[in-house]
Amino acid sequence: MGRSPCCSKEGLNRGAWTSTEDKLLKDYIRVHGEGKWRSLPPRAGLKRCGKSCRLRWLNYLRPDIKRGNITHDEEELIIRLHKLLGNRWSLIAGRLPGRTDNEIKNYWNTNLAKRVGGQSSTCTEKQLTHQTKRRKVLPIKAQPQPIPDTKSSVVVRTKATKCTKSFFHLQKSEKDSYGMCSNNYPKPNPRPDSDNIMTSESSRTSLSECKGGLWSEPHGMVSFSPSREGDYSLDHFGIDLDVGELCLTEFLCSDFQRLTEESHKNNDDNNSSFLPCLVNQLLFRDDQYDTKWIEEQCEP
DNA sequence: AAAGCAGTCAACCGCCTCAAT
DNA sequence: AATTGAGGCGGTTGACTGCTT
Repeated sequence: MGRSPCCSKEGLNRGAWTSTEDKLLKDYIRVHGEGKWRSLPPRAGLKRCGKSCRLRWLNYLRPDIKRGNITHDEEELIIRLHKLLGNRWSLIAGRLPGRTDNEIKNYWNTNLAKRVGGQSSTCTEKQLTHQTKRRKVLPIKAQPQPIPDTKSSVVVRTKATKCTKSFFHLQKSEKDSYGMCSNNYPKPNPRPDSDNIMTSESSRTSLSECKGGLWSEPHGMVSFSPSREGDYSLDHFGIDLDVGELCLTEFLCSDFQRLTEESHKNNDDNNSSFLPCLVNQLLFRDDQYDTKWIEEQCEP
């Protein structure tokens, strides 16, 4: 049992769009704007399903669509974001201006999924068999780079409305870890012994002792502040994401550029934008921070 | 030259979410 | 609180193109 079709399919055109149809759609949206997709086709004189019109506009006709090959930088970003978000193509596309979710999804399935190997849940068994059979030398501009161990990475399902806690693992020295913080931060305390490494169940109880606070600031940013000196020296630390209305999706969709600038400006020991800086590093900078999402707790 | 294979990507399908009623 | 419908999303399909044999 599914929902009834969004519109009657009788008498509607299907398949590839013609230039005439494209023009009709563009002209209509230019005058009336986007939205009201279901009522758009008859108004625009199109014999198409409203959903089809929406898709055509979003994936092809929008003026801000970026054409051309995915660049190496974009590819790197897609890989990072996919590691973090999974098959949340629209979210990934949201971080790549001018690219559509459909385009990124296609690019992933035709290029990147092969390299990542079995990570993509998009591929069905049939598809994987198909792809394996059809595989030949990769037409990659740059040499395929080894993808970080993804089995140890847990995809963040941002669909969850309330993501309460996430655990990071920093494979960094104390010095480097300290370096990620605000310049004025005090030197971290000695690294705790391995018994303090927080993993799985036991870590939850110790969270409150070693984490700082994460909160949404008035300007919509998110900040992390250590609750005490030396917290950054932990190999693992947890971040409490249970911050009221704020959810991880909002955080990931926030303005990372601003966040980074803010964290650089901030010289206050008690109020560093540490977490945005960290996430920015994870998503946009380099590979030096090999971070795992060890665990997340999401309320259903 | 032609047939078959491999790869790409636009478009469709069906389910989900959420706001309006 | 329950229902409905529009919009949105991810998975999948199939037409098309280019390459290989």
